[in-house]
Amino acid sequence: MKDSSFRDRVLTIVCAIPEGLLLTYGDVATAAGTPRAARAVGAVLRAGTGVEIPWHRVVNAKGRVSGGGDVARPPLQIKRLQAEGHRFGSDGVLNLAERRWDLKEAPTWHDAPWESKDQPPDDFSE
DNA sequence: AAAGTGACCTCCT
DNA sequence: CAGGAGGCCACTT
Repeated sequence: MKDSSFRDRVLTIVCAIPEGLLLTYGDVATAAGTPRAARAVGAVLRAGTGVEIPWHRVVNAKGRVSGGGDVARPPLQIKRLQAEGHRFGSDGVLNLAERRWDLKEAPTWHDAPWESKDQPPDDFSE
């Protein structure tokens, strides 16, 4: 709650998202203790965690993927979500309201495996 | 160390 | 109801 850095909490939460469920950046930020830090969550994921985390399970409030300038991110994320059994609409929007994960189930960060310093490059491409 | 950027969200028009 | 603008926090260089 205070020992681990913000990114550690975000990584822990994202990594703890059950398969088949989804979570929005705002929810992750809220679970981390900073509801207004939704943007920061994206920064953490963009920075690379060094650990293979299901970042694809995190989408925006619109229930849609973003991509952040990368053209391979949206299709990859959608592809992964579909593999998880998620249902996408005609506009690429998924029923987030039905697949939203309960933040109450968010894990507690007491001994996060990822250290706040020196993190290896992330390899989660396909 | 400081400034710029960004995988967002919410409110207002 | 739909579109636009601003604000917030954290990471990168």
